[in-house]
Amino acid sequence: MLQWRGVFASNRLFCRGVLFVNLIPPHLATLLRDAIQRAQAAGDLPEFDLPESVPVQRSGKPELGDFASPVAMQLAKAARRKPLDIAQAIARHAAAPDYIDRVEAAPPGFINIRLSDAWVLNQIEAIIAAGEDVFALDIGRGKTAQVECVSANPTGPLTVGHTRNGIIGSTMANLLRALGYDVQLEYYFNNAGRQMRVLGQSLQARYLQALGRDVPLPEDGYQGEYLVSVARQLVTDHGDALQDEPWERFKDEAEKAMFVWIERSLGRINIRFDTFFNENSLYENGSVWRVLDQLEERGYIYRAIVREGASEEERAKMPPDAKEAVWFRSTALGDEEDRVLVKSSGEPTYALPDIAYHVDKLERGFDYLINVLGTDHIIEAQTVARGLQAIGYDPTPVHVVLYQFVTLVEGGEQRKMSTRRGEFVTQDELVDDVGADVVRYFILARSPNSHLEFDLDLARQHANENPVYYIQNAHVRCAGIFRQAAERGVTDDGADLSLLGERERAFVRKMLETPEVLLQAYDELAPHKLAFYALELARLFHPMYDEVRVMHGDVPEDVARARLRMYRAAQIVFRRLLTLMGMSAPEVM
RNA sequence: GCCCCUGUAGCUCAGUGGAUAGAGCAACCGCCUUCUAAGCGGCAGGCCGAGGGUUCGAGUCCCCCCAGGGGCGCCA
Repeated sequence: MLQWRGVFASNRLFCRGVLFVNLIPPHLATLLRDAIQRAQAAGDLPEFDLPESVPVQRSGKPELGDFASPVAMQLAKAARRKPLDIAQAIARHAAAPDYIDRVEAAPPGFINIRLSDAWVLNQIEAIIAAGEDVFALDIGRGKTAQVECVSANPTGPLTVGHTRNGIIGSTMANLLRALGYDVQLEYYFNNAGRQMRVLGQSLQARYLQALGRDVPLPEDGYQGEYLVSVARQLVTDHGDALQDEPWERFKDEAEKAMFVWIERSLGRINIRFDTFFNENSLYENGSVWRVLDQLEERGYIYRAIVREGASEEERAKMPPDAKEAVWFRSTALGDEEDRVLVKSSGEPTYALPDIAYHVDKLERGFDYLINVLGTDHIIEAQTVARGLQAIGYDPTPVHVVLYQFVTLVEGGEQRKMSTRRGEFVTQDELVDDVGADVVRYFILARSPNSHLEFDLDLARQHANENPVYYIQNAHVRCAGIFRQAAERGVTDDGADLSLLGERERAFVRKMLETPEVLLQAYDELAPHKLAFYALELARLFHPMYDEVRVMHGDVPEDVARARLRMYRAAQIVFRRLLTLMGMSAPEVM
């Protein structure tokens, strides 16, 4: 369970007498803790050590209360009393601030807490007052965070695998901003390796082909059509002037073209990067070699043909003329085997610049770092963490979100993807097919841990029967009400919120869960919680909309005013959630 | 062989060790003189992969099987 204690001292429920929307559970945890102490002081509970933190959760039975705590059941052993008795003692001694209606015990030992109706209704005003930043928390105030994601090398168009990466990363970035962090979204890339050389040579071949020359693609070249179109553009722009240029020139052109594509594709699904970080800069400023030196000074480096402790079998596999590689003694930090940092060719593996890159991130002073990686990079992530540790950096600010692979299914068959062979489903195709919002929601609404099977046929077919529209329609319907209201001159000025009924109250209570959802999504690196919560909220909205009309013959004017006020808050919250998810909040559909 | 992830409604998936396991889609029965029906109401649908254990309490934690995906490079 999420630990509420102590973390949110600065989050307030009241501010200058005005009610304030914020995280409620930490306040309740404190309240119950105080109640336990008071009960002990009064002799209603025996002496025992107070629990580290008092658990408070949303109630599984809303009719019994908004929140519940199972703390009494956990204390039963230490207190040597029946859970229900303990719960009753705690409830009896609980303070009753005015945002709480009642605290009561229920079998088998729950303590149920119900928020006061008046306070809940007043949150409507607080939401409206907060506006588009509603439910912003201050956990990250004054702190900086960085999210690194996508980080695909510019060798081809983005595929749906990259899309999942970007959606997870950008949503986490949005979340961090809502929590008060100053956030930077960064894209890390490599434009120097073998891949890029092959890319340059492939484009060169395509260019010469476009000039009518019979030139083959290089061995292992990039076969995708996309380079043909880049080549065509080069002919349009430069004619045959580039025919004697070296492949490096073509590499530059290819890279430029790929980044234009990549940025445009990402922009279509609302991902905009603040910074692009070139791996090569880590070589240019020497930091790669500095990391190696530091590791060596601390005794984490050795040079050998095979790793220490290698079996005879592994030794035998090495060719007789094999040269030494540089090894990172990561086993000293719990790894299963040592890792190569510099190949026998003298070229570093990816691990080394990756460590240097993370050193750079930490040196830039970020308080909180997120790195979004496919699960195939798990070893890499661990090696980086151990590398940082080895040279004296604390890796705890670095958080890695590992997501399982995306497989695409079309016509009942899996489509295997390869950038090299030019076989892939690009993000653009997907967005063309089903739209940016559907892509974002469909991918976001899955735990990163779940293997994502994207059935293209299903996505196309059900493009209209989608939770996306259900959620967006809630916003649209609010907008519609206000269009009508403006026409008829109905306003929500001076609304008396106490005129709102049970449905509306239940809906407002649900809206007030938002800060908890944001915090949980952040704490667990689980952006999909946002997607599910938005759907839950919409599930409450639509039935209400159906029943709770604003402008209808038999609705008294003062009731209409109150309802309108509530819908104003609802619209703000739906817009907030959609924006956090990187989706649009349309006025009409 | 070793490691990681997954297994929950017909399908796609949620589910903080807490109360009677939930959504969407699909299916079935109804509802448009209404702030747009991309909606609402109703009806179904489950040995939470199997088995053991820990616990006052297990879909959730542990062990062991079974099935699917991924990883175990001097690839990136």
